[in-house]
Amino acid sequence: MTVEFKHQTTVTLAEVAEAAGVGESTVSRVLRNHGSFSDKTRERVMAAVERLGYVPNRIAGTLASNGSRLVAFVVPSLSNIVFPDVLRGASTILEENRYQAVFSVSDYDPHKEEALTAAMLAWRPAAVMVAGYEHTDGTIKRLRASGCRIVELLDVDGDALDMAVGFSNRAAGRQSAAFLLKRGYRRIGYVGHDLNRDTRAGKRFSGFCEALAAGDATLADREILAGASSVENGRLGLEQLLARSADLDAVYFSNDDMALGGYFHCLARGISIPSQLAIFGYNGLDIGRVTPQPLSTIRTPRVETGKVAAQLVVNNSPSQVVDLGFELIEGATA
Amino acid sequence: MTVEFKHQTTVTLAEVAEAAGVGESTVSRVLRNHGSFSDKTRERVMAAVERLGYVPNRIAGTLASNGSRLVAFVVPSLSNIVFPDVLRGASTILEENRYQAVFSVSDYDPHKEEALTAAMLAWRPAAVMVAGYEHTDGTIKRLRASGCRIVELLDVDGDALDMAVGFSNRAAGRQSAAFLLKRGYRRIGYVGHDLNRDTRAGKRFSGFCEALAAGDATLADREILAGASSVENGRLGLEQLLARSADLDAVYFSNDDMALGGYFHCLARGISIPSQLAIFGYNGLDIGRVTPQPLSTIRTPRVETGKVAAQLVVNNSPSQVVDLGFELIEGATA
DNA sequence: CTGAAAGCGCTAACAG
DNA sequence: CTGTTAGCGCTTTCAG
Repeated sequence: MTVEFKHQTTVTLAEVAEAAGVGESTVSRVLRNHGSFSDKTRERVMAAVERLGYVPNRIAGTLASNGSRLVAFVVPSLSNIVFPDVLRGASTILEENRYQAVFSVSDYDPHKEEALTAAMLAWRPAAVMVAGYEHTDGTIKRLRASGCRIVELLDVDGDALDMAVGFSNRAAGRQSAAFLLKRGYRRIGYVGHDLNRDTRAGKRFSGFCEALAAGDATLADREILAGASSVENGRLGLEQLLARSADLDAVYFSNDDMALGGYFHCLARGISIPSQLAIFGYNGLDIGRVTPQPLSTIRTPRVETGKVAAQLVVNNSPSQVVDLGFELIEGATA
Repeated sequence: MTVEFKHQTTVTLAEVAEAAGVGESTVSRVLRNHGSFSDKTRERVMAAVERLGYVPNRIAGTLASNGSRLVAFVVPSLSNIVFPDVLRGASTILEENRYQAVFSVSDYDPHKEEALTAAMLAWRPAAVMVAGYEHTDGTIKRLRASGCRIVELLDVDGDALDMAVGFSNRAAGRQSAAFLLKRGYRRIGYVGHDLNRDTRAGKRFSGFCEALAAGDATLADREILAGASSVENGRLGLEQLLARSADLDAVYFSNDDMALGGYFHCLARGISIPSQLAIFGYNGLDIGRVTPQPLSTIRTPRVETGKVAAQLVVNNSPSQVVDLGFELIEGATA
């Protein structure tokens, strides 16, 4: 099939106006259902729109009205289900309100985040959604200067630039440690991924250590893997950790992907869970509920975070921090 | 913290021009690095840009130049990692080329896809990316009329509207059946999710049955679950299937999420794999490589699909279909 | 209830 | 190499 792809002449509002025998502003009013016009006018306009196959140009509309309905997301990763969940939640709300979601991926790199944020701002979005509170000065400066709404997602441990929606990672870490201590575990290890980049995982880890200390315990050993979290790294990490510290009775993982890897390692090696080794994760992924033993973890409201964040933007709400909390899932692996 | 959020006065290109003591078009040329200008002019412009904190307005630029760098994605789902993988692949290429990705989620609903596509078109994107070939007449009509590039993703079994990037789902289904037959399985069942909505899964299934027939075999039984694919549905589906047909020696799943559920069911029930029951999936998710027994499946190039699709758009390539193929992973579950 | 006219901020000829 | 001048397609006063 060969098709011509030079920009084909598109129908404009002016042509609709002419075809309907009314003024341009009338067409505009009818289409946006704003201002007043007679039923008869309305019908004539809609007929012309239909007949000509008119598609309004939102680029032009945005420029003229100086108010965009684009919402920009700069997410650190799309490699696990966490941010897709947030996007999915947000998109349901945005779509209902004729907003459009725009995104880019920073790979957990703060400088890339700055560059992408700057690029996003050129589209004059109504709001920019970013992950967490840790940003370069440049990102913060640009965001502030832009005058658009800012929502920081999935964290509430810090000072919001404008709005924030999420939960406390530090508290999640603390609660995880408290749970393990209550269960009687004492030789506790940690398997995590790059904490400098994923600062929320870092906060969970420090909350975890904090609560251990409060319970007169300390972390027995830890294994930090370079790079992103993954099931594979979790499995590898646990293997390496146990090679050094065979006597651990529980391991806290930086998230469920990592924890599943650890779980698989135990299954493969015949390490019985939780009697020989307990496993605890973070996120509450669906898959963790269906493993032979449900994963002990903390469930986070990711889809809800997206929804609430989007709703705040749509409503043009005042600056605020919304703590959605989380839920500890006892599971069967700890 | 209280901040004012009324639209703050933004710096415009005209102000930069004035501050730099040059004409507007000169600033425009320098900023886009297009056309000619002296080094001295360039420096003065950049200094003014820096001093005023100028952020170009791409909305205005797009309107003036009649050529947008928005790329629209209408994806059926963000609930598993498949489409996030595609988006991630595409976004790397798009970001390198100053394009912006825009998305919405159709929930595998063709009518929602039509509505979302129509809404997208109002932003005058350079291209629209949709999943597969099955669309309503309305979607096709609008897409065609828009004159923008169209890329159909993750399938090559059909006639492309313009461009398509993916692989043959039908061939994947056939190859899966051939593999199971070659391995000697004969009492083969199927566990799948809603095939009317996920037409690519439907094509795999029909390819699978086709190859069974070619090998003088037939499907022994099937269990189709309503709703989306999930690990939970996979586990449930296998349980129900085995309740009816305990004598199956292999089960083909609609994708890896479903297959993992089946795998977990077997682990939980002490059904030994693959001697008692073989399991075969589709997608080649990373997690399937790390389970105690690696999952037998077909690996699809999802990230690559996104990259190639984006590159075709960036290059404004002629209409074409790119078949990226797939790879059968023998694994250890079949 | 409706139309005319003035932009929104930028790019793209077109002269110089 | 650079400035001037028209728009891009729409929204928004402001009169009628």
